[in-house]
Amino acid sequence: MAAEPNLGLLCFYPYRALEGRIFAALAAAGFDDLTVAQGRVAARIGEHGTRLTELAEQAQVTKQTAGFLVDQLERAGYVRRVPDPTDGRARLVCFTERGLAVVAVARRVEAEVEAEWTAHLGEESTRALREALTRLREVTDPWR
Amino acid sequence: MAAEPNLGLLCFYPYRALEGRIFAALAAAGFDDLTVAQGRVAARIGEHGTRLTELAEQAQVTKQTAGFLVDQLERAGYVRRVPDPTDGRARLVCFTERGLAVVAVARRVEAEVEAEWTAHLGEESTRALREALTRLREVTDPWR
DNA sequence: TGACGATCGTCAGGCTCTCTGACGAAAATG
DNA sequence: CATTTTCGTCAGAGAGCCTGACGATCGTCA
Repeated sequence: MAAEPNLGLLCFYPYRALEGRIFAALAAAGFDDLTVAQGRVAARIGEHGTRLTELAEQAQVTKQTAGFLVDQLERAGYVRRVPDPTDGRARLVCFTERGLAVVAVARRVEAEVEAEWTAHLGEESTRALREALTRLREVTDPWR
Repeated sequence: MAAEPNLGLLCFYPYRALEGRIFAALAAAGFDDLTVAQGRVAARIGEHGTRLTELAEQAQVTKQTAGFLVDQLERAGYVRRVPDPTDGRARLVCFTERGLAVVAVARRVEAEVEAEWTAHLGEESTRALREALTRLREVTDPWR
């Protein structure tokens, strides 16, 4: 519903471009069974594992949906669920070796793309962009 | 697949926030039968109507998906299809009165949100943000 | 003018994603 | 302990999106 680009829509293009680049690279690296929905949940998994409920909240989907996607990731060997030592009800979703390999590829592409963007915008402008977006996150991201 | 926020992910938060605000406002205004997928297609409709194929390309979905969503929008009275006077094969998807009312609400919310963001970031930083994002679009948006 | 490939849009079928609702198990509360 | 909250799952349904195939129309070139 927009003809003239507003700030929100302008934000959308880089995000979509990065996501596209990451999934293209993953497919090229042989990880061609990953879907975008799975990736958005997997992207929230922390170093020491993350609870399903937390993944659902951060990805803004229901627990059921997050559980469904984690099931798929688990079946494909990217993550596993381990009991949470601090809470008998909960389990922590952790990356497997294969999952960490995916993360490594994604990180590499992120760095590549950022380098390209920096080359296009210039160092100073990129720094300002990152700073503005980081501050904007304070009022647009309910999670941290 | 990211722990430390990269530029692409940082772009995602404002976009998601704006989209959420717009749909909340639309629902509050009585337009509660619109879905996000419909909105993403409708957002690409130009002043004088736009072809289905073009909507599909810009929203990055298949023609079939775009046609399915336009069917829904048409049934709900938001758009209509008129013959393209310059091409007998094509039809132009145009907003109806009801559709234009939705656009008006969306525009108002966009302005509100941008004002809030400007208040948070400051005039100068916002201007720099918009300029950087606009230039970034040159390398991240295949469409214009 | 007529034949050919390209483009516009649709139909059919199936898979993925996401939701609402309800539920047992374990933890926190008091 | 009894109650309430939180964690995760099961079941069912619907929306979204895709691939493949198709008829109709356009543009081009012989």
